[in-house]
Amino acid sequence: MSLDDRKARILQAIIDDYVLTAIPVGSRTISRKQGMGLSSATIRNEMSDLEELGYLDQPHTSAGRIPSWRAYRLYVDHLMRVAGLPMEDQRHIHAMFSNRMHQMEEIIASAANVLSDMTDYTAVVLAPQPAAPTLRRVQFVRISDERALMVVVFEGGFTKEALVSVPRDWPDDHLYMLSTMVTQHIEGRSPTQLEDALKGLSRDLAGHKKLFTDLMDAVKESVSPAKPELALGGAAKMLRHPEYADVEKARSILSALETRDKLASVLANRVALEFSVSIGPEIEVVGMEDCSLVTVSYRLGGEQTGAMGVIGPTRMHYARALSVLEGMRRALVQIFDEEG
Amino acid sequence: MSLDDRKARILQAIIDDYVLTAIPVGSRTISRKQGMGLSSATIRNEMSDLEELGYLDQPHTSAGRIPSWRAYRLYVDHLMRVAGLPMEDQRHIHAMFSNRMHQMEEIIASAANVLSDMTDYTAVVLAPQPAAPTLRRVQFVRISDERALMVVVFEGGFTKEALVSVPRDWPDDHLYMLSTMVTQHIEGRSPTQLEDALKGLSRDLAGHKKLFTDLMDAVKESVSPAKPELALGGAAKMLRHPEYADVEKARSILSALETRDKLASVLANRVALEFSVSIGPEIEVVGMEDCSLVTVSYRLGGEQTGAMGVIGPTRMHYARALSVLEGMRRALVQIFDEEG
DNA sequence: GTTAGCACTCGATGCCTATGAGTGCTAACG
DNA sequence: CGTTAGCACTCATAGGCATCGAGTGCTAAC
Repeated sequence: MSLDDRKARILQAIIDDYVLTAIPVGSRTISRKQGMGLSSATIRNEMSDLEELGYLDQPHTSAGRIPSWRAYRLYVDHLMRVAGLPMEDQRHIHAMFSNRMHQMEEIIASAANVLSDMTDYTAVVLAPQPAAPTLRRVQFVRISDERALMVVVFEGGFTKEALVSVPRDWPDDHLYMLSTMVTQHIEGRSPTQLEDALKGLSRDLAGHKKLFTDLMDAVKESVSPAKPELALGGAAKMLRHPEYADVEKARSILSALETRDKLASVLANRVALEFSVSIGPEIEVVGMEDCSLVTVSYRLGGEQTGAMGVIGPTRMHYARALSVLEGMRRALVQIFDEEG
Repeated sequence: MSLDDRKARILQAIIDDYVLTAIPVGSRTISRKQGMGLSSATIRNEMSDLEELGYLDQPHTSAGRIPSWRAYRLYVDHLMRVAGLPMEDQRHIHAMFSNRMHQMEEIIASAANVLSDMTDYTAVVLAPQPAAPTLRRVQFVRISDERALMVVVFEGGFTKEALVSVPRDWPDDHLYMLSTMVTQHIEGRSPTQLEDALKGLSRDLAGHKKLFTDLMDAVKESVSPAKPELALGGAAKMLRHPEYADVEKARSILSALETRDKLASVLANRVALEFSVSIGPEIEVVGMEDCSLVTVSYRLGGEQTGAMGVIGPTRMHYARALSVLEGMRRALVQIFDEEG
């Protein structure tokens, strides 16, 4: 016995219904559907087959059937039609971003909120992580008598910062020269080549051991990948879905959402995939076994790649989630191109 | 009829019990308490009085009594004894901060988590906001052919940044001179005096209208108060308390916690108070009417003040919350003094 | 002023039954 | 042979009802 066309159509109908209502679907419900043209008895037989094939589960004998995670998997892989995002929704996204935003932090927080609003699910956005950047320059900005902000500029124009101690008696011009000197040594290097570059600097700064080691630490630190920025939107929306009516379940999921690091790494794993759908047990986060995660990745300026996703019950409206995510991807790239 | 000593003792006992159990307290429960020495009938009479005075509520006739928010108010104002934080807990706080943290963001996130762990309530920490800062200098760091990062340094050593467009053909030295020039104009001014300062600059930059207006915007922008940084810890812990067993209630509170801006402004209002306790309706946030918020403010380096707090049900362990918050205040100041 | 005693209240708990949505199976049908 | 009508069966759910017991208010005695 295999999944013929009719079985697929019935399965589709069951999924459609269950996604909407969250209550087990009976054979009569399906047979009465427009365009089905089969009696409930026939549907029952087919449903029985679908259950044997592992696509349906039965909570108890006299209830209807609910789709198993395998069914959703089949659905997203073969049955689903992802429509383009309606013009109206696209406008909606852009409207949300209307006032120019400056910090990446603000942008991703906003994106997460918009995603959540439009899908009614919880949304996560991982800020773009630069890929193996090249160093461009270093510049010091004195912020007090003995401390300076070290700004490290990478290819592509993004920056990182660190604080360093500088000699009290150095005039500002001296600091500027130091900037130039350090820049000369590191320019064009990748972080991996940093050790060599700094050796050269060591000679030039022979008279200032302390300053040199300080610098060294700061540069290295700034070059190491930063803690990934993650924005979460609409976490409380999780509680809207009847599957989490049980407070215990809800708590375990919300707790899981709170461990930013774990969540960030899950998203980071999806950065390489243009889009991905992880259903139930496929998400490797404890406490989220009966959720689904739909993600898309995005690439800004050809350099920095990030990912964003939507988290909901396995009974998720996958097609909608994907089209909203796709719309947001476009919007993000566009905003970046405008501003950058 | 007024609140005599015995009534107060009974009220205290009721509060103590209810805080622990979250179930209405009966007269027998109190009368059996160690050191009470009164029969349940007497307690009943007193409880009846306390109810009339507005300190107790009765969910229904045959249930026990629960403290009203007025009772908690009385409790924190007059009955409560705040113990110093046990040595062990203080060590606990410090242990959490063991590895040096660099960004304010990291520190406050960590603080929120520790607070939440130690109190079992939800915690919020507002990053310190500088008070009416004086401008110290401006420096430009070129990040690409036509753009530069403008670093604005304020008295006290904290900084803000903005992106500006700069003429393609200017060499770096030129940018450095520009830094010096702008710095000369704004040094020592407060943000309110900025308009005048920039007028002077306008003359010096007569040949570069575009650059000047750009700069003007950027400086103004950077001087306006930034979006306050807020860290939230243990939001899911809210669901542990039986008062939020109802998912609807839980959702409304978690949604309220998600509106960062509102929460930030509530905390900002508490910055001026060394500590504050807002009970139930006293919190001015929709959706949090039956929560309580306990806050303390903190001051780093005599300049920047922030606030942090703990959010729980009105049936909160106020004394514990206050002592943990107090301990955290000390720890924060100490960490800052060490590092800064 | 305190307390024992007692009738009373009322939510919680548990049990029973009726209900009805839904199933699987069988036999008849085209 | 696939489809369908019919039917007995299952079982979660909801409502009705009696019971229980924690807790109260009141009164009378100490």
